[in-house]
Amino acid sequence: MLPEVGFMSDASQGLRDMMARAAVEVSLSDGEILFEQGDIGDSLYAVTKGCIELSVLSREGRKLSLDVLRPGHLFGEIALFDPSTRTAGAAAIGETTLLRVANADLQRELENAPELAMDLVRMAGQRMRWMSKQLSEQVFLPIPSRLARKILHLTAHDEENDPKLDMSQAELAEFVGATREAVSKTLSSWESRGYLKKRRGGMRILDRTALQALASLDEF
Amino acid sequence: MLPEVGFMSDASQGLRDMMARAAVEVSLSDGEILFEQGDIGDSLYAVTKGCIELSVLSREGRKLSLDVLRPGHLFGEIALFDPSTRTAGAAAIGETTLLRVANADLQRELENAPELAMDLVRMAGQRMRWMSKQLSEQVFLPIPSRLARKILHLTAHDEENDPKLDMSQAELAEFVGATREAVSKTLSSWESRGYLKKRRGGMRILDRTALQALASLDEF
DNA sequence: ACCCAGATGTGACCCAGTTCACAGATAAAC
DNA sequence: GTTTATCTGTGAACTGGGTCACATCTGGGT
Repeated sequence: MLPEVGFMSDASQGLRDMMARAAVEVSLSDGEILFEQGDIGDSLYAVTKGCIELSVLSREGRKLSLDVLRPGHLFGEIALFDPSTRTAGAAAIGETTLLRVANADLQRELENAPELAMDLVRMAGQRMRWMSKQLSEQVFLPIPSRLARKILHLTAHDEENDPKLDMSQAELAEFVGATREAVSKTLSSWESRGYLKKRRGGMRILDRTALQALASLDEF
Repeated sequence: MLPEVGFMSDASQGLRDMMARAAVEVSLSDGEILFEQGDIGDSLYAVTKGCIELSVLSREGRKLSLDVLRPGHLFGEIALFDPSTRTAGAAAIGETTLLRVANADLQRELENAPELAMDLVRMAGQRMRWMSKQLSEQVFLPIPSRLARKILHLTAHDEENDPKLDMSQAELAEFVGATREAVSKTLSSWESRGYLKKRRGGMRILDRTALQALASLDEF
């Protein structure tokens, strides 16, 4: 329940304080589902420990993972102002804890500090930009580029020393909207070119620059 | 500059009043570009006459049209709070006029009526939901379903009497993210089944129900 | 050690959709 | 009426990626 998690640039000090005051802590164990796509939602969350995976899915059960949120990230801003069905599902990866602020509580806070609304909208705007980028990538880029981008994105947090990604090829496939087989074949070809080293359940990135080149084959 | 355009459910009375007060009128001729993807934007717009087409495009020039906005629709809400590069381009279809409110002016209005921020965020939320729906449709649905959906969406405004769509197959293709040829072939097959009647530069919808069935072949 | 489940590698085959290449059709312009 | 530009129709060839069907590998349990 400590406010001193390193909230990223997407939250102002005021917002941080507010969270510290109004939030309730929630704990999830690995794989536990926080909410599903289509649920009615009215709360804002912040990750304090562990990871949250956001994903959308089709009726047939096919899943497209959108992002993995790490400590410091906020999510669910939209539903706060416009409580309605959630556009994505959220599930924990590993033991994770969250801060949660319900709509009603936030409304109260906002009466004292209306400028916080601006912060929230700015964040919503960023999320929106990000979402529309996902859309055009999905439409315009071929699988190898999408894969390279996702790998870079998912390893962006420990860019420097010996970056690695711990995620099975099957999971990775859900992120790029492809099959496990396609991912496997692509990774193999990259490994043979020395861009990365595969491992069971993950990989080590050896040549970030090469991946960046692949990612922007069509710098969309 | 009249406020009495039938703003849709996405704008409250207060918001409407504000627009009437703070907005400036803008006129565009057919095909004129209001802004392009990547421009820095800081204004909110409302369509009062004509149509605005929103689209994103890839470096290679491929275009994906997102929506056509008619009188009463608002757009550009995001950039208002978070002035930054626009995520889509906007161009006029036919002679069109808009109301425009710049960031700075809106900020001033909001100081007097902070509850308007809520309205704007709610609208941003709706746009966000819509966007994420587009994303999953693009990913999960095959071309025929996407095409049926777009046709229904684009003709939703005059649903009742003799619905028709005036748009070349090439344009339509940009909406569904497919080639002109694919659209042509699909439409031909539908015409032979009596769902619609093609014309140069458009079509008449004969059997909306049949299209609805096709649209939800995978009720995503 | 042994077994089993989940993670991977790889090939054969298939198919929706694209690309390419023309052949009408219409409409507006001269 | 002719011309010219823009739509439209349609087939043939190609292809990225999906589907299927296995063969391996690896790491835990017991």
